[in-house]
Amino acid sequence: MAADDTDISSNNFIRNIIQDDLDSGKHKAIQTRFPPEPNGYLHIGHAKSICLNFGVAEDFGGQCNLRFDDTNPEKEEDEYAQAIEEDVRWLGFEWSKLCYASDYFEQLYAYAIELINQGKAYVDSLSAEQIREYRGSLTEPGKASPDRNRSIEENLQLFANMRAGKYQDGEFLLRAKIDMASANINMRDPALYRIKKANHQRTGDTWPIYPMYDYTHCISDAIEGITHSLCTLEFEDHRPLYDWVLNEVKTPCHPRQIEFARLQLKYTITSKRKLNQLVTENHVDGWDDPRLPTLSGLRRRGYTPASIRDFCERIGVTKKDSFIEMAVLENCIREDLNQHAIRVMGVLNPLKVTIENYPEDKTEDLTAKNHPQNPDMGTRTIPFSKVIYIEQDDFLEDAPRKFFRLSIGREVRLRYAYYITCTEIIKDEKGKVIELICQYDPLTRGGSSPDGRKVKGTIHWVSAAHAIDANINLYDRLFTHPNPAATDNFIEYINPQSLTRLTQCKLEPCLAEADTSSHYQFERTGYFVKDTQVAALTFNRTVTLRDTWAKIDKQNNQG
RNA sequence: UGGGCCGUCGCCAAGCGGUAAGGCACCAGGUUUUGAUCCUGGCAUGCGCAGGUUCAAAUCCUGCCGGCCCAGCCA
Repeated sequence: MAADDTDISSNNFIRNIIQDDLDSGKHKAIQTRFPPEPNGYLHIGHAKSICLNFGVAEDFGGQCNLRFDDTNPEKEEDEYAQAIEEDVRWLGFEWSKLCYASDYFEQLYAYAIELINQGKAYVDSLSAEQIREYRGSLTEPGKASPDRNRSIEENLQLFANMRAGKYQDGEFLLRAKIDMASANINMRDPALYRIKKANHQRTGDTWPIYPMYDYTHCISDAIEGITHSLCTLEFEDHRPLYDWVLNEVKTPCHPRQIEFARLQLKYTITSKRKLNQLVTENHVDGWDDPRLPTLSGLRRRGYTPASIRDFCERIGVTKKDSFIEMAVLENCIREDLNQHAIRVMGVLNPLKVTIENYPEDKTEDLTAKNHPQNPDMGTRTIPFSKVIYIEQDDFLEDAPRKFFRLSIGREVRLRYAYYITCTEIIKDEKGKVIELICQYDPLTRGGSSPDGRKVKGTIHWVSAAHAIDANINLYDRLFTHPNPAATDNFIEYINPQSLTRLTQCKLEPCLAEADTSSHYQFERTGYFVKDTQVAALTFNRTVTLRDTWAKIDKQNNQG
């Protein structure tokens, strides 16, 4: 029964509109587009739009284009366009057509002449400041430019001269002639073309003038036969202009613009301008810094495409301004990784443990499961010997009753190995515990005892003689403020603890062969992925495991 | 205070006149060689507020209140 397969949770008002348009016969097939400006890297907010546009096309048997909105050469770069293509593909989508607004420059120019000929556009010689003054304010109407009633012939000539490069930047402007008294400021004779003698990434120096977004976007949509033009809320006020242009000019069709709320995530930033600032001022380590919500950063952090797609589905699509909690994103990646990540052992902060009664030169190969719930993932062997490392956090000299780990006189299970009991603590001159002396029970090999005695705690470990050293990066939220973008200076709220670099972490030997596409769960500590940028063996922590003990511990310390 | 949009649980979000889905978070149990996973149960007599229409309203009407966006030759 395929009819009932549609996941109700993924329905939203846009899908409802599209379904209605299909049912009513308004459209036979649907066509969408994802239209980034190549002026920065894609982030999690774009992922929402990508999943929406491509997802809708996919689910309704339509098509989705990737279109670069490249109408402002001063801000755009090919590097960004390349990265955008890579990120969209990585997320798991393939466009039916790769388009560029700049491919339509010639048509756009022709449509502009059409507008001039109809008396619907004019060339203005007012300066930028004057235009601002003439525009009026939110509460006062604007007033007409002296050039507003220039003759069609003169407008045509001036516009031709603009194109011919006869004027300097800012000298003239092509404006739509709409309504200077409109309550909607976007309708007060908006700019259509500005003179900008800049080299364009794709068209080079062929154009000294460039069309504005409002004019370009609607026509580009129409040229591509877009049925539903999905964009974010801030463009709601632009819709009358979108429709005005398409009504005044003879385009193949008239797409419907529908706005939805952009994604906002707590404790981070999703503004290309601000992300750019973090990168250029070196507050972070490039656009792919794992602390950033960029797709390249999330990728390097170890987020999977599937988890991001799942996230985008869970948050929904509405017109309500909202802030999503990080916990939702974290839940998505945990859910994916819990199912797919290989289990291994790695000690982040090593504490040496000598097992006094274990033979000096002996090494044993013990068997460990790669995934406790999925036998298909197989097993591996891990070496065990007299000296091992355990996690510093897994030992407490004065341990509370509920602390199920090592302490003097207490017994714990070494995962897949033996039960050990701590008998002696060795400290340095400052009183810091630097080594533990333990006794093991030879009858508990593999981790269970013939007498069936209960050992509540199980801790991870790594054989000192066999361990490999690695660097590990631990990440925390990038900002200490839930909405850094709303503060006076978001830079001040960068979390000084957002990155913790650990060195000389001890990992089980199999990790020497890790590749950057494998996700691992270091048992009891979190999910990790090998870093792609650093030469030395380095793992990035994607996300921690849920930690009930940390929660209890915190409550105890507070109460 | 011109125009546009939005207000359902701590955070998201279904609902489209017939008596409040779901997810995340949280809380309480159970299983467990990861204090992980998994499982079970709990979590809005209430839908920004106040009136009205109706046998019946989160859904319709009116009026308030609160929030977001717009005065780039950016997108």
